[in-house]
Amino acid sequence: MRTTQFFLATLKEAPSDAEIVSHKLMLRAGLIKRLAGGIYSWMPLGLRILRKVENIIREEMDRAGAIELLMPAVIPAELWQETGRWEMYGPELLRFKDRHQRDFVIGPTHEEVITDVVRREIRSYRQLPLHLYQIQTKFRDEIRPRFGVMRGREFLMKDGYSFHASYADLQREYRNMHDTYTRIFTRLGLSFRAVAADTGSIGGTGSHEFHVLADSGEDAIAFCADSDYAANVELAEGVAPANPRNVHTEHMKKVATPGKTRCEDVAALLELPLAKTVKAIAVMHEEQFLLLLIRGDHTLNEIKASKLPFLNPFRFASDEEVERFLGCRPGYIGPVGIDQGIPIVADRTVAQMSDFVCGANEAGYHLTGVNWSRDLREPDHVFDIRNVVEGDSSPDGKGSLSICRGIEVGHIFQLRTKYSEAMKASFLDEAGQPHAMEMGCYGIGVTRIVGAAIEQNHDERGIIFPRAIAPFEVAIAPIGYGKSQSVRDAANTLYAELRSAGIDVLMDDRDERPGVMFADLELVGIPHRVTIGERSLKEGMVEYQGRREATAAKVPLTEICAYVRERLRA
RNA sequence: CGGGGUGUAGCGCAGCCCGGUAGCGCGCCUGGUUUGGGACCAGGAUGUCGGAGGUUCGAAUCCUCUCACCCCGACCA
Repeated sequence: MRTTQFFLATLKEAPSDAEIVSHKLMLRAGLIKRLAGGIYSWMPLGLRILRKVENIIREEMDRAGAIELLMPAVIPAELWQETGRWEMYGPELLRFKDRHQRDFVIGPTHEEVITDVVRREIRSYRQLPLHLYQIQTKFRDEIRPRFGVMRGREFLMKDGYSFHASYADLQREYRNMHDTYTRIFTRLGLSFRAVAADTGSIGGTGSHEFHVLADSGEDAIAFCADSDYAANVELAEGVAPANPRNVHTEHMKKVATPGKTRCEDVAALLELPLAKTVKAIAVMHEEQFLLLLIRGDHTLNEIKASKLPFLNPFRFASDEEVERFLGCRPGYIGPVGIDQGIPIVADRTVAQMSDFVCGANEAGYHLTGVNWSRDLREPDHVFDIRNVVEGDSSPDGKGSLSICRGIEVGHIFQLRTKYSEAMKASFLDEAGQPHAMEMGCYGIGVTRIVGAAIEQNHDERGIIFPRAIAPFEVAIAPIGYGKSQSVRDAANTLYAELRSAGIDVLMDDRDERPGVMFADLELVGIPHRVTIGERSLKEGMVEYQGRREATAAKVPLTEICAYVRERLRA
């Protein structure tokens, strides 16, 4: 491709609403243009990247035995009513009516449609297993679309669904997809990690997320350096401290802590470690008021708490409710001396604490030297309700946890028979008996991968694409293209050679000043560049510059084609 | 949905407090000089000042409504 025949739309300054580096760079490089919140056009250069990602996914899915199809983006409401998701889904589901006042949705996911397809086609165990997938535009009306393409409302997704005659076969395919995803993200050239994930209400034995590792990621991942344990922090288990509760050494004492409503402030005032404090979080489950206890330096994991039957669902108590049930305004509440009718739910860590600090249920006062049994009743419930932190023991008992951040780009899970039962997708076994099909579901955020790849691969000059998804693999930058016959000849010859070798090459024939060409070619992330100028050409040399390399290499013109091909192989 | 903020040229912004008929940088167009890291000189084009209404002799500026976008609201007892 020649630049003059293509469409480059680079910007020196990024629009001010871009927050993270990948969003800024995608805008500056002219990969995408925003049309509305979370809705973007993919410009020609960006589309080339998207297509490359898509093709790698397609190749690997096909290789793994899945079969591509394409389902409609617009789905009649009846299918969603059949599974109950029409009611379950909130405003995130974009609903509309057609001219006959029939309800439709724009598909945020396609379990219903695929299950409908399969139940009409599949009768016998002999037709199973079957894995169908599509690469298609989805729409989710996110509360807060942001970060450009990372959390968009309209986005491209690969979603695959597998159907099986037995759970064992579903597990087999699940492992197959785990391997396939690993191959896909490896081929994409990304640094990633598969982590155990929350299965949500769906259940089943397994769910894994694939995360591209990046500091700007929205998810926190807990992993163990000494084993292969890795889990989303939402899920990672906070194990009970190995040491038993210490013997108490202090008497309970009421201390004045005026204006100190946060554990941090109280600890600072009393000159105690934050880990000696306990924060009480007042919540409501229906009409029941409860107190959750978390160590001062820990944070509540709302997902874990929500899963407890006596808390599902819960909300934070209002200030008025706190006053009503504890007779004290928020900031100084604690578990000591409270009514028997208010259940105390302690985190495992808190249950092991001794001589701790908590609110005195009296404005302006806290209690120190508090101990279970002696000063207050033992907690009514002890559960893991906090987020794990760096240094916690790994749940598999093999060392300690580290925390890093990631961008979720893939998710696989075992749906089992949730949809097949709701939608009566059944097959006949060898004995002629009907069974609901076992289902698996496997998604990859195609659009998001582009953002994630940039988030992971950039420098102050712009994007550095991994070769597999670079819009062009090599750029030719001829200096004085319009003026110098020798430069033009050398550039045209190299361009033709690289093209005939099947390499994706961009020739910058704009006759721009070198600085402009270099800046653009670097910004858009082309991994290899050959600079051809009259000066070095006189000595029969051209220059090769790797996007990640600090210095350029002089290479004889006669060898440059072979040289580039060699670098591409590396 | 609450709290805050911003909408002025393709992009980044000033002007608004204190009303007087719109400006800067980049980009764009023309001509010339340049040509190995975002050139220089000269000339030029581009705005319903987000929209509607109001106040006023006069509104980008003041008032009301509205729309769009951004940020915060997820550790707080």
